[in-house]
Amino acid sequence: MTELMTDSVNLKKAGLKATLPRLKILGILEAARDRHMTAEDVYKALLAAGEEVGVATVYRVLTQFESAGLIIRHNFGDRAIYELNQGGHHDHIVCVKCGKVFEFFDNTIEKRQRQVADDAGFVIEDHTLYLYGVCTGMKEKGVCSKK
Amino acid sequence: MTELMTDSVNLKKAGLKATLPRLKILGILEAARDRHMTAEDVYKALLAAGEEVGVATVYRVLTQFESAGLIIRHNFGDRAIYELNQGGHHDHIVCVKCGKVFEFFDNTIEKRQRQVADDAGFVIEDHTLYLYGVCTGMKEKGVCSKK
DNA sequence: CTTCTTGCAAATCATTTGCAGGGCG
DNA sequence: CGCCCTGCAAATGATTTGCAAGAAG
Repeated sequence: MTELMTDSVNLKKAGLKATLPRLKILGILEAARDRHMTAEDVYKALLAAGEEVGVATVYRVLTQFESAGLIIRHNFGDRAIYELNQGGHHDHIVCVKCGKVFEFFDNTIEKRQRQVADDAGFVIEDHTLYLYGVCTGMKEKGVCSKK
Repeated sequence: MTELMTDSVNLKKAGLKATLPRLKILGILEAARDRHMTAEDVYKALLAAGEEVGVATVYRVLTQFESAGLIIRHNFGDRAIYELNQGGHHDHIVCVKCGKVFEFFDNTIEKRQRQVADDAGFVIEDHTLYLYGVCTGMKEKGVCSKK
C-alpha cells in the first residue's frame, strides 16, 4: 500500500491522474526494476495479472511516463524498451546471447565524452552508450548466469 | 569510370552481381560519403537521378550491402540510417538541431570500454556510442555551420 | 458538468515478403 | 534452361490515432 501511495504521488507530481491503468503499469515497471521491458512485455504482464487494458493504453501511458521523466526509453533495433528512471545516469552492456542487460557508470568515459564533444564544437546534451558482448554464463556454459 | 569499376569489383568481392541498381545505390552512398542516409533518402536520390527502382530493391540492396560489410547500419530511433563502411571504427556526435553527424574516435574511451566490460564479465564484441548535442553553428547563429 | 482517460478498431510507417517477369551466363 | 535480380503489390509488426463511452475532480 505504501508503494501504491508513492506511485500515486509520483503520478500526480508528473501531472498525471492516478488512474488504475497507470498505477498498474508503473507497478509492473517497478517490479521489473532490474529488467528492461518492451511495450508488449508490459502489456502481457498486465494481462497475466488479470488486468483489462488495451495495447493502445500501454503505449500511451508509456509515452506519458517518458515525457514525465518517470521512465527511460531505449531504441533497440526495431522495438523500444523501457526502464524505470531511478535517477543516476548509467550506460548498458547487453549480452548478445541471452539478452541480459547490465548497467554501468564510468567516470573516465563520461569525462572523455565531454572533452571529445567540446573539441568538436558541440555542446553535449545527452548520450547513449551500449556495449555488446557475451556474458560469462553464456560463454562458459551456454546458460545465462544471471536472471 | 574508374570509380564505377572499383564499385563493380567491390560488389563482386562481396559476392554480389554488379547490377545497375546496386551500382547506383553504392554510387549514391559514396557521393554522400560524409552524410548518413535513410533508405528513403537513398530511394529519393535514385528517383532524383532519374532511375527506375522500387523501394523494395533499395531495402534489399541496403541489407545485402550491410551483410557484405560494405555499409554500416545505425538504428536511429525508429528509422535506420546507413553510412559507407570506410574501414576505421568511429563513434558519432549528432546535432539535435540540424541533424548533422560528426564522427570521432577516442582511444581513451575505447580502452575504457573494454575495461568496463571485462570487469563486468563480458567479452565485448561491439559497441555504439552516440553523443547528442548542439553544434557551434546552430548554437551561435541558428544555422548549421557545416554541410 | 467538464476534462482527462480508456478500449477498440482503423490507420500509419518503415520495412519485408510473395510472386511473376527479366536478364545473363 | 536455371538462377539471380527486380518491380509491384500485398503482408507485417510496431506504434499511433479517431472516436464514443467512461471515470475523476
